[in-house]
Amino acid sequence: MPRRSYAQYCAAARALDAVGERWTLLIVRELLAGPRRYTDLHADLPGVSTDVLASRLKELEADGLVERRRPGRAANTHHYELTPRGRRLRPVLAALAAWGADDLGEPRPTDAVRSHWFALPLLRAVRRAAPQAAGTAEVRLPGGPFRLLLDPDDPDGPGYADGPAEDTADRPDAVLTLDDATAADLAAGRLTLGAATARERLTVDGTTPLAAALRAAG
Amino acid sequence: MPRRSYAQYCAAARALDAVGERWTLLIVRELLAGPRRYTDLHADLPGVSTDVLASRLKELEADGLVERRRPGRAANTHHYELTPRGRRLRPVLAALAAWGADDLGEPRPTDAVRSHWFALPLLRAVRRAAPQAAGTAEVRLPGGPFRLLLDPDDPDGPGYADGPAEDTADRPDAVLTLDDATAADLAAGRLTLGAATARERLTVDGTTPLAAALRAAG
DNA sequence: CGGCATCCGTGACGATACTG
DNA sequence: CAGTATCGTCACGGATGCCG
Repeated sequence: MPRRSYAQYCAAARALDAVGERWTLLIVRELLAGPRRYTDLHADLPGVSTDVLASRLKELEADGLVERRRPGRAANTHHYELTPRGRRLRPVLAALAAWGADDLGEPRPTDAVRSHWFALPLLRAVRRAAPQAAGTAEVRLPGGPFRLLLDPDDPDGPGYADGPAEDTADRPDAVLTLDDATAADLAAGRLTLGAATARERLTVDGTTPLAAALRAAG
Repeated sequence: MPRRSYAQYCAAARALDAVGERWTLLIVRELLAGPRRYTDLHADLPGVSTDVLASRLKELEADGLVERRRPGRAANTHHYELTPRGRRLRPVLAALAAWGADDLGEPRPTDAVRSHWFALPLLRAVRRAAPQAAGTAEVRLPGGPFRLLLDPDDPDGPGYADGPAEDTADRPDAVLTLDDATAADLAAGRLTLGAATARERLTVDGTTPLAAALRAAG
């Protein structure tokens, strides 16, 4: 028996058949930052029950959006990772985040917060302020760092990734340091990159063209 | 008591709090084509139960995404219509439709079909083939016509509307005539606008620059 | 007739406990 | 660590009824 479907010959309805169930797109959001273990997913999706998470991951795997892989040879742990088709959902998450940012407001007392949840909005804020910026920008937030992968020629490319840039081949071209409140203001559009820099709520470090461009951005 | 929320300080999660429930985004899809009565919505959303439709519409109204209005003075019927904020969800539907078109395939025997469900994919196909096209293109499908509102300067503008262009002020600059199978092939990316025209599966009528541009499109 | 509200059976969801 | 098992609750889908 197939999963519950809208049974409509409509591209949007088909997409919702695949990713419209509760929690599914938030799982994709987590995996957009990079491969994750089951326990990590469970920790960064507060409120999801274990059985729902397991069943969503199975559905995503059956639909070819997620792959289960064992990272090392002898490890009995494994990672969940987006397939190319799964990664193509980033524009959907980006559109949702852009719309939702309009009245994001302040965090409510009951709201969970994770640093990488700011990645999509910050990517948008940076692109808006410096449309031609290219390279890797490491974002340092109190809760942990991530990287924005800026490529003006490929707006639907990888976009961002988790963690610091440790690999020498992937050394960041610029480092942005800010706090959660500034990230929230940037995400909600209450602040532009240039204004945040001018008010010293955000610092841009680096000697590359990207760093210069981000410092000069309005 | 508020509705069930993900309780995450994340723009995408907030968006899903508002429009992530079953049927909600499909209701928005219907209203993107223009105002609708309750019964019309129910007819074009096969499978939705009456109480769910009524409750979704109330939620959308409470969230400021939909307005209830009485069209005429003495009519006891009323229309549901998107607010500006509701209309800003079109990029979300467009992203979902673009992703879902990848494996839209052929209609299944159980699939419902409505002409205006092709509007978002056709808008994308036309924009891809003729990025600079501007004006109103009436699309004539066997199930009924609708209009694509092309404005290269405002990709997130109205986009499309229901029905023929009756208003003289809104007379179409071009008329596209095709059948459902051609629309499906265009939506799924199996066919480009130019190829459809070349194979005479689609005709472009009109003497305006827009009509000429659509005929010349690759 | 359009616009719901009510009732009811089923399945999805959420919390907790338990297992390989 | 990575799930499965169990169970109570709630949301959903279908049918029917009410009311202007």
